[in-house]
Amino acid sequence: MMFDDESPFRKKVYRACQCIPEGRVTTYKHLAQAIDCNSSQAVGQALRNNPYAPEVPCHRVIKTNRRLGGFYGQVEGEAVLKKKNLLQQEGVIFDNDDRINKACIFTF
DNA sequence: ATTATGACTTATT
DNA sequence: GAATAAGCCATAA
Repeated sequence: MMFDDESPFRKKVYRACQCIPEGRVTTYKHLAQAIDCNSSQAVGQALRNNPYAPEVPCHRVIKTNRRLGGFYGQVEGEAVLKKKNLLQQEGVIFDNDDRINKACIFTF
């Protein structure tokens, strides 16, 4: 995937995103740090309308508090359930408090 | 150039 | 725990 029409920032976000292995997740913050950006919010902004799903596995990016975060522009509802299902299919473990297990978190 | 808007995070109350 | 405010920074208008 070339991402040629995208801004340099978005290229970095998408490339970093593709480094997350199946069955693991990372956080908006870690991803931001990996691309030398100081705004996890800007990363969320770039993934908000990710044109390359699921080629770019943006469902593997979650919040720092180990909760899910958004999907397809939604912060709650069907889209978020789908995100959870995708992750569970890949083997990501959810704890009893509905947070993602620490062992599943991938760090760059 | 300026303003507004977030799939965020941290600190505070 | 919930709600608020402030900081962050790329985009779109």
